[in-house]
Amino acid sequence: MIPRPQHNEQKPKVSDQKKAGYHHGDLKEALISAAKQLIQDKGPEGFSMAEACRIAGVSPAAPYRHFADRDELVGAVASQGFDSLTDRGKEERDKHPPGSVASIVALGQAYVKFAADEPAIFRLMFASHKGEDAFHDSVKQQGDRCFNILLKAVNAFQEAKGLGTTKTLDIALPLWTIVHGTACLLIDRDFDAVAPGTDPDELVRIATEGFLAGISTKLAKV
Amino acid sequence: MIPRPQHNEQKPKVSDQKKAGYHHGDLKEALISAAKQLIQDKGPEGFSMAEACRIAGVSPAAPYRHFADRDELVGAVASQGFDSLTDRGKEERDKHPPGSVASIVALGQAYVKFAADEPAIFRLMFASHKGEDAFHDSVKQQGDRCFNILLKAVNAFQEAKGLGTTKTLDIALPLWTIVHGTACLLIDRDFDAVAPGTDPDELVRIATEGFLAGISTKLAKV
DNA sequence: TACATATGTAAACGGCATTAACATTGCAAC
DNA sequence: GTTGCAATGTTAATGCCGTTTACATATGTA
Repeated sequence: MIPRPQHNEQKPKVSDQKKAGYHHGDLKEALISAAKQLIQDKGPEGFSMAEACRIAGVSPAAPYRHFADRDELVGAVASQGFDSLTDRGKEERDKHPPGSVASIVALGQAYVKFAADEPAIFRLMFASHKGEDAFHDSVKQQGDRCFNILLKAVNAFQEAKGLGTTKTLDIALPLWTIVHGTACLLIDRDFDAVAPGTDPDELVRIATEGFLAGISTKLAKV
Repeated sequence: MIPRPQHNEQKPKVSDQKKAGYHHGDLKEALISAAKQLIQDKGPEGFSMAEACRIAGVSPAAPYRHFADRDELVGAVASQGFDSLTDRGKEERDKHPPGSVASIVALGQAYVKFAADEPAIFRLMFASHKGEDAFHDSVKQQGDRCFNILLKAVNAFQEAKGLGTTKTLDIALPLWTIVHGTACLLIDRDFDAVAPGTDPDELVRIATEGFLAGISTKLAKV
């Protein structure tokens, strides 16, 4: 009935992990792409399976050949989000010397900038509180791997400053809360309402440098 | 305990939830109460208008005499949440001398504890990104008023330590990001996965004291 | 060619938010 | 008290949604 928009004919992109599809071309990726766009436009709640199907030019039952349910499709978008966040973080970090405060600040700023650029995707990535679902666990693990980047940076910082490396978590965890809190407040509340003209990058820098200075003093004393 | 007394002036004294006739005694409060319970049990998304009606013993169309739509009912729950958060913060703050670091730490710990106790409600309070809706704006204003408590505490701290009061926001905002980030990570991620045995109170204390120490040093130098 | 499998469709189910038309109640003016 | 109106409920309907079941078709391979 509905003529299918076959972008099957031209496939300039390299297929990711799966070989090309049978009927549609690559419905799985098409659905993820549609879902991503919808979520970006209308928020995680505004997205609907049915609308993604319409965009992909496919019947409402088709997605269930590729995803168990709505959550799994949304999870796939979240997963790609973590990939993107990880890449961005590494890229910014590498612009500064290892072990430097600047590299840690850059990591945090990249984190916050990602949230500002893709607020809906960012919300998604941290909105998986289902727990029992295996897929969500895999997304969470991705998040944990992301945190490891910060852990390593902090470790390098401690070695560079001669602060020892036993309490790395006591430094990294507060730093994570700082940038995560900044990111969340930036997209959920409006900083301008309470602090007009706040620059998120500056906020991250002040908070990060402030905390690292405090910790360094304390560790050096003992 | 019960906010928004605006429309309640000429109500008969119906303290109990009674549904003894065609007209429900206080359906508005009953619906808010049902919504709150459902949200606490099943999360903000698990809540449905229809189920709240079932609990209140009322037809699915009844809520629309009291709320414009689902969002407005959910907003009422969020509003009560901010009242509760504000109360908790003041209560903990007052256990410590004004201007002390301990009072600021206590404020943050109350914030995080509220999130841990009522994760679904807390998510709700910071999930209103609709913007154009007037009701959500009122909820946001409540949040801003909540922030003022922290502002005052920081101001007192600055005066007590002789740090001047011009850059209060530069201190209060990072502190907010610390506790908000801690709260969000605590309920959305699992700290144990990345840092087993983390005590949220300790995390808040370390981060807050660390940051305040760093800022104090910096401000004292200049 | 024939078949198993992967992938798609159509139709149906129940649930949801919301609205429109109608019913009942309570209050206030007469 | 009676009457009328506003507030507050109900029933029924609309149109979405997610998901499942049964069926249809394309594809790679034997």
